[in-house]
Amino acid sequence: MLLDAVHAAEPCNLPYVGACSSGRAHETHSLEQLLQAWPLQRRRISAKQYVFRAGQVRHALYLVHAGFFKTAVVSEDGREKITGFRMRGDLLGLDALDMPTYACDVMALDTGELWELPYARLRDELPQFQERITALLAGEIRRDWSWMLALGTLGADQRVVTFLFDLASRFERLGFSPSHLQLRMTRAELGNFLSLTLETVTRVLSRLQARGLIEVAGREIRIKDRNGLQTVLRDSAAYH
Amino acid sequence: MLLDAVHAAEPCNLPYVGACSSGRAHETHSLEQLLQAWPLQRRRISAKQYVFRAGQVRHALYLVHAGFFKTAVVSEDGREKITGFRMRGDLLGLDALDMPTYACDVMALDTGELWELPYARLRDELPQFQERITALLAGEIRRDWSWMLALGTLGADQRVVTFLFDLASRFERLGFSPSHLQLRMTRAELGNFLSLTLETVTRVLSRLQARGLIEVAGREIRIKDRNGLQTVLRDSAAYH
DNA sequence: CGGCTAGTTGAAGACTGTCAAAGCCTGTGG
DNA sequence: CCACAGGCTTTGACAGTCTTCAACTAGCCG
Repeated sequence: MLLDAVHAAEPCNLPYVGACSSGRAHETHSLEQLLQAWPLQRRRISAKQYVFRAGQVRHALYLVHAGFFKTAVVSEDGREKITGFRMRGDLLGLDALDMPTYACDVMALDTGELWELPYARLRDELPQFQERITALLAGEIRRDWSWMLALGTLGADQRVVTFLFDLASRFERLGFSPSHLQLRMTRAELGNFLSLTLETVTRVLSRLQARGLIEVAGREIRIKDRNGLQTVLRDSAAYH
Repeated sequence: MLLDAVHAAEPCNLPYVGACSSGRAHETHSLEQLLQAWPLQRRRISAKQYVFRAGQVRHALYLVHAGFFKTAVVSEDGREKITGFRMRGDLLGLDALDMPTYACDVMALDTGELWELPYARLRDELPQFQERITALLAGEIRRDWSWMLALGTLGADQRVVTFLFDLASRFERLGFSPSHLQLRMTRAELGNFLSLTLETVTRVLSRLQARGLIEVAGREIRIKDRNGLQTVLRDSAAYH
């Protein structure tokens, strides 16, 4: 059913699709197009299952076709850090391209479907594939840096708002409403990603709701005042 | 003169060189070897000069041959975040391989020399080059994730210690003493990278010195008790 | 010498983390 | 069908770490 939500594109697609001029949307569409001729192994996966874990031998590269995933790294002493949330069009396992084993854990947050990419063959037989991979890698680096900037220089409220905007824009690219967000992760996971505690995340959301900027109902969040949220970012953007 | 410090390899090289079994040292040596046959454009640069800045059209990929650099991203509203410190063997500009313009600022922290790599030609004519680039990109992602983990889950003291260990290991790979560190960045830059204020960095260093774990003299730091520092990491490693 | 940058140290305060309790929702089993 | 267990979320009170603000020192160069 959660999967249905992904496929059941909303009628209000047009304005958002038109707005996706830059970035990954185009690239990944091309990627999916490129792969249409290939008979790819598909893998269905359900919530809370691991796609793979750090240290396992690397079998394949996965293209997310449906569902919502989290990637995480874990230290020797058990500290965990979620490095990102992945959705349709994202590639899983890229970070370990040069290694014999995976470098991170990937867990499905709801039911999903993955396409298994035969990296070696695609690289050798599809000329555009290699540069697409390079672009995806470079893009991941820039995105990581962008988050490092946010987490290192913004306060709790601004981190959460930044996250909401980011999620909204990604949803928009996929053809969903950017103002009606259906979160797939727990407060704890969100907090982990933003380097906050789950309580702080909850408090921020409550605070934003109290100001009339958003509407919170569990994992369902509606953005009511986009400009107001922008203000939150500008306002006390200081730190350091 | 600062450059001299880089070239004047210490006599105590042997044990450290022998220890560099894993990771980048091998790769980058290969990279330098690969490039020996090529007539590369060299570019000398002095302290506080920018190699390039975000937004400038991308001319080349640079291989650091000597010197110490910082890479940083800046937000629209002026917040800056240092994403890493680069030294011999590191590549500059990789993160913008798929873009027409650079994505970050790179500033020299002392006198240095860069080798300008003609990416397109190397990619087409040198078969091993492409996969080396891929490996470097993937490695950067893993390193970023590793720092995101550290910054998100460690306290101030542990972040500084982690940084010292990281720096020591990088020095070691280049054939320098891993216990006698010559910092090239200010406390403010170090703090920025670690998401701390410069005062906190200073305080941590003073604290570690008071415990007899290190010896601080401005930017010269000597590691006196490696095990003691390890203990700092384990001790109150908790957060979240 | 004076101005500048970089580093150190102290005191006070803010933001976020910690601990605790209670409410909510879902799925399960009697 | 209802009760209950367990995971997730919310809210409050309090404590702690780190930041902020400020003053002072040290080294460097015109």
